[in-house]
Amino acid sequence: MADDVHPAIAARLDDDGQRYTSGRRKLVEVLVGAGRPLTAAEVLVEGDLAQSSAYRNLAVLEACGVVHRVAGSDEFARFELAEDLTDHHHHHLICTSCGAVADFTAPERLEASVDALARQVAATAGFAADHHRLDLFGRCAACHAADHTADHDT
Amino acid sequence: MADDVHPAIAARLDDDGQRYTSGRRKLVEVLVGAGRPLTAAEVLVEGDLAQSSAYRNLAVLEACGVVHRVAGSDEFARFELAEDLTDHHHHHLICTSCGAVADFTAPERLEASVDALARQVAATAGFAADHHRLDLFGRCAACHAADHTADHDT
DNA sequence: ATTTATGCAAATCGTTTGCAAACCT
DNA sequence: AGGTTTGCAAACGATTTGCATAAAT
Repeated sequence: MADDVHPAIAARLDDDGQRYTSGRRKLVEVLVGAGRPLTAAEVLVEGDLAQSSAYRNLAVLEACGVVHRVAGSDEFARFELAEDLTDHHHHHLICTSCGAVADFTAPERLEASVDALARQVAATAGFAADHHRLDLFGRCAACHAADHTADHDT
Repeated sequence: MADDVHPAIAARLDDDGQRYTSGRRKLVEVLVGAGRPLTAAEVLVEGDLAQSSAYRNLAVLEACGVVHRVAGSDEFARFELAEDLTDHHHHHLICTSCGAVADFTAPERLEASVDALARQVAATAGFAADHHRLDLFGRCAACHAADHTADHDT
């Protein structure tokens, strides 16, 4: 279902005078396969290309609007396909324990409220908002389970 | 008005077996004075203490819940006083051009919606959310003005 | 043939850490 | 004194970059 992102990506790269090389395609496929934001290290392992190429190509893909950089709670940058290439706008669940980042979709009603807020801020603060970030921080299911296991010692 | 944060901070540090040294007080005062998240570099300049002390004390203050780390769109970590020491919960306007981060407050109604969302996610995804981040990205007033100036050449 | 992408290894830069002197209690 | 904090300089680690080779047009 999400395999025909490639033509769109090729076009987007071409618009920017960039080639859709095999290395870049590999990066994209890793990201498509993951379905969640990946760290550079994760991309490196799964994509098996040189570290420098991974970083360089992620930068190119980001500049062309193919890939989006996600800031989590740890020191690692994470990357995912741009929202307009996949299904839709989404947000992140960020685990403050293990750093994992997962996607989730917010109700349309909430998105509408945030958009209204953006317009209001633009008007009052002279800030031209063009997108937003709405993330939840907490403990993922896995870390939550680990907590309970650890509690047995208490 | 916001100068009596010190007793609360001292107490919070004390609870953690930490001292409220002059260096730490200086950091806090710089952050109070700024009224917006500051990078480590900004704190260093205004607080004039050793780089290592600044980072170390920011880490201590963060661990004690006095200072909160804010991720912007650039590579610099930013720090601000914890929300429960200042007035209230707020969000950030992040300039994608110069990286500046400013505070703003969202309508109560929106916060309520986000909280409801958090509860819903907790229930469906097994994710225990404890706080959220709602930030707007765009161009700040200054960068916006600079754009217009540059447009004169067009 | 010429331009662009790749891989390796070295450099970069924000941040962290080891250690000895200064500080507080 | 006993433990903590400080400042300096060196270390660290994720990311970036220089340069020579390989690939694409």
